[in-house]
Amino acid sequence: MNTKLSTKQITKQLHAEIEHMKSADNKKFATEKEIMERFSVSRMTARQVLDILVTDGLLYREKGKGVFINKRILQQSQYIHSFTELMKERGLTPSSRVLSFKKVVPPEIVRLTLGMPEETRCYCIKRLRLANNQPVAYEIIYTPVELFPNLEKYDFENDSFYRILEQEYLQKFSYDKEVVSATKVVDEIAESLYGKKSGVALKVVDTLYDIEQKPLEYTESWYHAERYSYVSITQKR
Amino acid sequence: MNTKLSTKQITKQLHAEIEHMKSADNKKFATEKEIMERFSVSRMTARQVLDILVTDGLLYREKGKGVFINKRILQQSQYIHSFTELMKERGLTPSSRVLSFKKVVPPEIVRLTLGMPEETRCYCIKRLRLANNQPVAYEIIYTPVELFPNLEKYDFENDSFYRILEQEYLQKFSYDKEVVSATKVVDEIAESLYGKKSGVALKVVDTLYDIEQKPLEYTESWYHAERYSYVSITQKR
DNA sequence: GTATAATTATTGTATATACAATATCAATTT
DNA sequence: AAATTGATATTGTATATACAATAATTATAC
Repeated sequence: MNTKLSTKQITKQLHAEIEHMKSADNKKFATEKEIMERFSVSRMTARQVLDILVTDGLLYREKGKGVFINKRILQQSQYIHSFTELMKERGLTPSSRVLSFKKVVPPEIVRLTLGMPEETRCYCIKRLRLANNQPVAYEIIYTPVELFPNLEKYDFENDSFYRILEQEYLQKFSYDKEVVSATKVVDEIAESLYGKKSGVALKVVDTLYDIEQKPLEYTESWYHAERYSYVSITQKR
Repeated sequence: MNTKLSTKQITKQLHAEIEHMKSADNKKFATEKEIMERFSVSRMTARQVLDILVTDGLLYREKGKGVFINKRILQQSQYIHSFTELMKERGLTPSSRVLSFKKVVPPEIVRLTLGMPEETRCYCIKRLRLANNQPVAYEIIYTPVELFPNLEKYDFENDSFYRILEQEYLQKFSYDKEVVSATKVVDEIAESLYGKKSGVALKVVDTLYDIEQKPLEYTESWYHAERYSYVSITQKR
């Protein structure tokens, strides 16, 4: 079989190839012509593939010169916001402990953010997240029962919440908003993270939206100040 | 004169139009055909314009339907990382106080991050950043003297560091990496932010790179925990 | 009236072509 | 030897065309 590859397939393949070229920092990657010939596609298709890889931050173009690898950026994938994948990327073994799993009437800030009518209920999942068996984050997920019915049948100890939404409920995402701040923690959270009555944590409030800008979930996380830092890479067009 | 607009000019114009359509949340924006006819361009050019606006998060496409406005995302521009602009966006009046401006041999972490040879010097600028005259951040900028000679002639009280690099030194940026964590602060920093001997702050370490991935500057900032939070919006393709 | 089919509008993907702008290198001229 | 010119490679911009995939609307059949 010699079925021709689609733009997406070519992009995926080249993406993987770049990821594996670990020591190829700032090296010339390819020319549009090479991509055209290698995959037997037109120049516009080759350009489209390269454009995606440029937008993703893997490559950069220089007029009259060629397309080059943006190696440093690979140290941190830009699109990962799942705890599991982040920890793996940092070479740690992630795990989770479900502290509680309930249906509740949410706090007002959550209800308003998620655009829920009064008195409607949402799932409230509390998890302790660990890396190499050390506590790294205390997390509370809120998501409307109506949106994801029967969520209780999934295993939140060993599964990713994002994966469940994406693959089990076929939910598509559009964007993700995170608000990061420094706070004091007490009681249960301080106890879980530090084993004492109070401490300082990095708080991340995450809201995930679908393609029609409807909020899907609201998650509050408190990260261990010494064991976690939040990394963000912004492309400057 | 009826000179035809370029892709960039059309994009800029539509960008401004979308920004001004404040209450147009989730409304249909345009079809490719309309853009073609309105600006007398080919479909591919119209698509390219819309693609940029989609990548910027202002619009989203739906196959068979059209192109729609992504309104909520406008509440927070994604590409702004300048303190001045961020504060303005939040409706506050920003100002700065230069605490010191020296040439120094940098700490090792800075030297290594900036790829500087041993014993070479860099500028070290300490600023207190305020919003409505209240201290919001204590900031230390490090940048090699070699890269931006005569930096001392600029006014860091009333001018933006980014603007100076961009417009005075014609420096182009590629990307920006920020590492955010929660820390305790003492001495001068605690005193400047909270007026007391110790406190908790949101620490942001920023590294800016040029198009060849060369690091240009290293900035450490400690933000007032109650007066600032870091917001990040990530598009999920 | 309701279900089915056809039509139309719209975005998605792909090809072919042309010329402009920039960078590099070789050939030519001074 | 140095400067200029020209050729070549490469990305940037723009047009024209074709057909596929999806969504909404309209027309038709029952």
